[in-house]
Amino acid sequence: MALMIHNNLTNRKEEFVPIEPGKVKMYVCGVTVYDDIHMGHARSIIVFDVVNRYLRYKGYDVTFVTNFTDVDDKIINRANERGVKALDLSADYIRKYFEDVEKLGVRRADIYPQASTSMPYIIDMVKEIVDRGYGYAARDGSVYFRVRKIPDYGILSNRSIEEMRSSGRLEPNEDKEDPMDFAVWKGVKPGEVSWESPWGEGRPGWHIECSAMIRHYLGDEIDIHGGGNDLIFPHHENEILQTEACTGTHLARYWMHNGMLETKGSDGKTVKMSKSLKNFFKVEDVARKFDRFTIRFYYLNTHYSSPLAYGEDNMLEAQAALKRLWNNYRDLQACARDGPSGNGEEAAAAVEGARNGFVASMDDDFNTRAAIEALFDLARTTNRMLADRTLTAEGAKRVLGFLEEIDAVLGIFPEKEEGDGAFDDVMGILVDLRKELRKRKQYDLADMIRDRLSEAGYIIEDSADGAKWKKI
RNA sequence: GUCGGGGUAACACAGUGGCUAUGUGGCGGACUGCAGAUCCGCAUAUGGGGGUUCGAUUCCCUCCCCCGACUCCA
Repeated sequence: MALMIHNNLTNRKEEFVPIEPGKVKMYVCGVTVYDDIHMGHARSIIVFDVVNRYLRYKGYDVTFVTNFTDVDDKIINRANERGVKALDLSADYIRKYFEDVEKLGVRRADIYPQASTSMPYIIDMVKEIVDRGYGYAARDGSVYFRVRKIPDYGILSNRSIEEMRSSGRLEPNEDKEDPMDFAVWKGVKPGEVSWESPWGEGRPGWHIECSAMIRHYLGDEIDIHGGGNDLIFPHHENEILQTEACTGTHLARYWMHNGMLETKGSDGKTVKMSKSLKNFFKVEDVARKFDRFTIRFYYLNTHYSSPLAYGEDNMLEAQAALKRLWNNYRDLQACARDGPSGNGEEAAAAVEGARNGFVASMDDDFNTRAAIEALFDLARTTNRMLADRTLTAEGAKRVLGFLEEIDAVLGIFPEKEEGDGAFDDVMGILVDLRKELRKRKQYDLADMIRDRLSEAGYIIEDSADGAKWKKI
């Protein structure tokens, strides 16, 4: 099956064909590290984590790069407010980022470049832009990009220069040849971190770091470039210009953008979650209430490109839905341990159907929502088999094997635990003991054992033909 | 204003030119000493108006509403 990706460059769903067969170079815009990450960032991080994981599931050799913007106005301002060095502040938030991302069950990217440590590549690229006539130095030591020199301007966001001029939002700037031009290098101002450059002391413009890092770490042209859809303009548009000025390529073959996370305001309307509106939920706070599996499930239960309104009710609903999958998972584990023996063939069709559903959905522009539906179908089917007692231990193992296989992509099932034969034997004795007590109608004792085990983290579920136990 | 994305049952959220998804919640059954889990069944839907079609929720046009981008932003 072919993987299809909705490419924002063409606004069409296209078959994914990597530049180099079997290999994928992917870059996703990371965060500006001047504060803790919030649930909106978490969405982007988890979405592209799953893209990364699915590409690997498909057998691609993926190089995944995501950056930290650690040189920026907001960082400098906040550092000055707090009386600390800008790079110390950003270093703290980078450390915090990894702590938070840990709570989201995210697989690490291969490389996490930072603007501050990529300065040689950035300066080289600015130099090349100037040398090729696409950039010019202004009196204040800044370097601006000649937007009009690249006819492709607007290719990603479907804008024309004329439209933008007529929007009337451009402020004239005497240093610029054209008000549309943007800074690739900013001359230093008092109280700012800066680096030496051919244009004097200064620091990079916002867009240049991504172009430079991509070029240095991944090459002139990459397969997938991702980020939030709020970055399409101007950030990604300008990245394209900068790279095109140097290499003549479009920078990336496929552009993917996740939808914004929103919250419901007091007026009932939804609004984008953002730091400036102060309507965000920090990852660390949400992670105190909900585990990584629930948070991931919540995001993956919607297509990545759709807008999504966050609310605690929605998280609770995700928790309830995921519990259904987990109950089934635990029951399968119990069956794999204590179920009847056989060859496991009875589970083959269900597993095959689920795998086909999963792969077909994920191949269709990473439709995790539809993929999850395949999992619910599988759960219903296997629950029925468990109730019928037609599922054997071997069959249950097959299903579990499949779930572990696809969980390498989704990351929504609990970590696999090593079985302990001796412990299982002891639990078996307790289950038998309760069976005998129940037969003698000594329910108070039977219930006491059940309650105590429950307190200890083990659930016993009685049914007509015996009991089963599982860890919570 | 320009560009992009949406409007689906109580809620959340998918897919599809005819077979009507999935989950949460609700209702009714089954199972059951109780608890829990599970199974079976039921109900409620495709923003408004046109058009194409034998047939549209799905395609086209138009209108309305919502969100985002155009300023830092995942």
